Amino acid sequence: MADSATILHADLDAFYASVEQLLSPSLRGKPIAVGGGVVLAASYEAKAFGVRGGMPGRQARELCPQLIFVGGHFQEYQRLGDAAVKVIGDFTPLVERISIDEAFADVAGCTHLFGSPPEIARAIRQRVRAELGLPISVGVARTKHLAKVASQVAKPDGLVVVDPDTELEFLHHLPVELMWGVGPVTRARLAKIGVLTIGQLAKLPGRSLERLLGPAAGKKLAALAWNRDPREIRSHRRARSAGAQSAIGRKPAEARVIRPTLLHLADRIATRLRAKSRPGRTVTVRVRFADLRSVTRSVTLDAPIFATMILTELAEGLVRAIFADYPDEKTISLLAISVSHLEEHWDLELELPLGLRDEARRTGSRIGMARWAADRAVDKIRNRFGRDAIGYGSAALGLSRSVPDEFRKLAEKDL
DNA sequence: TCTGGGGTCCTAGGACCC
DNA sequence: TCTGGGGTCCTAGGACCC
Repeated sequence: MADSATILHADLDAFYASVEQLLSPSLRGKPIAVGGGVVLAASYEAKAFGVRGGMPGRQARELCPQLIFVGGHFQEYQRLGDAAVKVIGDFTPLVERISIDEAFADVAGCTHLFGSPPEIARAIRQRVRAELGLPISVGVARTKHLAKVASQVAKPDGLVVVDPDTELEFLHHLPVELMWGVGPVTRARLAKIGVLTIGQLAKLPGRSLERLLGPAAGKKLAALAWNRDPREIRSHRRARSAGAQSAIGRKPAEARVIRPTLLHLADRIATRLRAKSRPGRTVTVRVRFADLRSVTRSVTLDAPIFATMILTELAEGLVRAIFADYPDEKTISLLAISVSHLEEHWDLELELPLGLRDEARRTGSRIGMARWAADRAVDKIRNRFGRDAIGYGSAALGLSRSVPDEFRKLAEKDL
């Protein structure tokens, strides 16, 4: 085997719950859940009862009556997640962060300084434990996919090194759902034809796999099953879209509900887009009805936008289009907005976004300009005095939120 | 009182262009 | 028996990831 195993995948165990147990020693060893109405994260002790993230709080309590709910320390999550990734960064600059609690790294270029990849993995685990007090699992392998599978196998608080000579022996006896890209639907489709392990999937003829799952997914899974994974560590990936959504229980599909919610969502998104000078051309809205079916509508503009009111009005128009197509739907349970086709960068100081100029031309007024100026003023005040100092906060709009905005921020990708 | 929130990628059909 | 064909963009829906 020409290549050696130099890819690491590091994954903090039950991250939010572990942080809570770190901050409150009395919670250690106990089943806890971060959240309330909905479980945002569960400790291993709670997972043993079947408690999972995203689960309604009531259902979690039924599964585990002694479950302890704790409010989240969201700033601590951000700080400790950043600190753990920084520990990895002390070994190599080739780090690809996947989320707040998970990252890949390639240590091929730093073994002369810090030892073999398994030694580096042990050092990372030891430092995260000693300096931050958190358990972290690490997988070491020749490819990203295998390193990721290895870290899953290593959990909780473990290290698994996959020798390049025994890759397929390691991989092929594992269940298919450990593969990247196999979720509940694919797992069920494979189970229907008797495929339960990655080895069974690997031996399936490529054609039947593609017929079952589509050409792209079929080819991808076949390659992964033989550990032919070409993906490289990419330390700087730009976001391709930015969005926000809000589950609102069951509410009548009326303007008094829809408009303030869309305004709040548009404000959150547009503020982020302006902060990074990345206006976008495509606006998509999603409406979920009471029975959880959901519908999307989108529009692609000639020029990119990031003004809060323009985004709000486009979103309102798209929602109206949905209800024109579904006149019998009277109750909604979720509204979402997403902006994609983002510009790489728009230099605000040199050029106004075209959307504003077009808008000004189209309406024969300077309303676009005025809106942009208003947005910038609001952004500045918020930068100085905080987000709630001015504007269309959810509190000001009288919205009920199932999830705090601080928690939402943790999932936001850098634009 | 059934089901959070922020993302990525793929597919299929249609419009449009050359 | 019928049909040109390839490329690109847009839209709607869906699977999946953390």
